Amino acid sequence: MLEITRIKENKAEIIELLKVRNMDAAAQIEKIIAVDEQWRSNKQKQDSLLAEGNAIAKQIGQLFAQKKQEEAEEAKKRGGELRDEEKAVAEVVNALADELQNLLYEIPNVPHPSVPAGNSDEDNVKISESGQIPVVGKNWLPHWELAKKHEIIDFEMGVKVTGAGFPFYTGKGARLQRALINFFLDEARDAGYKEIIPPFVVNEASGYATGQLPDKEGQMYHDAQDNLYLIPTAEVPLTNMYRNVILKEEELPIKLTGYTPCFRREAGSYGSDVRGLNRLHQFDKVEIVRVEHPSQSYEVLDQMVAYVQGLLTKLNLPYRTLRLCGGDLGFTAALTIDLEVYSAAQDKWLEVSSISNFEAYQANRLKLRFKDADKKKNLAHTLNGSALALPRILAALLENNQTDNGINIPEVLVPYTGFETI
RNA sequence: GGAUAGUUGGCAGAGUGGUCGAAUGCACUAGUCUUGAAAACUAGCGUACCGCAAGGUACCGAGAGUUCGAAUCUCUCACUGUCCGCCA
Repeated sequence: MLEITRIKENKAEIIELLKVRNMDAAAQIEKIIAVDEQWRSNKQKQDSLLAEGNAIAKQIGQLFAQKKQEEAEEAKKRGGELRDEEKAVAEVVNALADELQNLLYEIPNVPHPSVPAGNSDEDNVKISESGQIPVVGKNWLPHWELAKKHEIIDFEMGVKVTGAGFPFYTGKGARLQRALINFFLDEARDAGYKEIIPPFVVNEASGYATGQLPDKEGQMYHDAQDNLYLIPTAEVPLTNMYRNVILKEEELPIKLTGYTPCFRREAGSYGSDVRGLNRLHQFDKVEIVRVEHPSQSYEVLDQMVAYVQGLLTKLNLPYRTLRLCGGDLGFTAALTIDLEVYSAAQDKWLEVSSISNFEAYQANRLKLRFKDADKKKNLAHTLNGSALALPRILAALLENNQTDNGINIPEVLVPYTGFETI
């Protein structure tokens, strides 16, 4: 969430930038400032009541020690009154604090000035495009047909055992999946990221800290019995490792990578978007996460984009790079770069990576700070990106590399798969 | 799942109703001494919030309660250790 001091000091600018999200936050911002003002004055009142009460309580102790019973009784009466008074004020203070908290939770991150205006993914701005778009052959099949033909993914079995969106990978399909995971992890390690295997389930506090809650409540699988959530991305457990942490400045930057399955309910999705591997309830992803000094974070974002572009180049997949518009920007992100891969047979660009700078928005919820040389505490910046999401990579690989003699595995993956064609 | 013990500052560990935000030791920071280091000595050393400041408030696992006053008493919950059971 945004820092209240930032809201107060940059009110006009924040309202202006939030318009890029098609959001008129003016009324909410005013409300926040008003509630904060009220909270402050009530809090001061409460503090002084408590101070007085503490002083009297101390006095009573001394009076008893001096055997001054009557005076002590008198003071007790006054103490009782103060307590009642304080209780009443405390209720107001707590209510205001709750209200303020909830209001702040409802304000999304302020978009970076470079975020273009727009309503939907159609308004995202293309930055670049690379790689050779394959010429589609006569008998080319979409990946779901290929999967069936070569018996590498079993969607029906998934429906039988679990439900739609939970496919089985079988035989060479499973091995290719594992190969991709290992390839991505090895690449990340070589780029200096520390590998983590986190829990795939997180508690409520973690969900709030990275911003999935309350914004995406309905999008996560929830175990009500233990109040735990299946992770929608490794971002949640990896970033939450640093919840409530004060780092030394020299510990920055933190570079983490992790493979996890990701679980998403995807309520409200439909149509050709969900065909085959295009959108699943469970999918595999390797994520990269960084904790950075605020002065570095945008430079780092560029590095991360370049890194992921490098992966796609190695896999020989045509891709394009997009700057997300305000309407498509995630709730907690200040700037997001998407990478889309061209999947030839279905003639679609598929999002395979989303790389975001959250600036201090997550860090403020996480209470993730670092101490600078003057021992001053500052919020760190957090960033993350997919590197990469597997199913759509798989879809594009299958579709783009199909030949009359089977599907060719990209050279870089062969050491991992142990086979060259499917 | 059953029984039992516990949860105090970076760590260890005192503290069972009133000068306790909390002894002491270790660690850490700065200084003295030293050619340098170690040792010794001296001082400092939690977090958050309010306030221009002086200062104030809160925090001893979490929440509620008793009391003029709670780390200390009561209740609820969470977590950890140990033993038993079950199990990868």
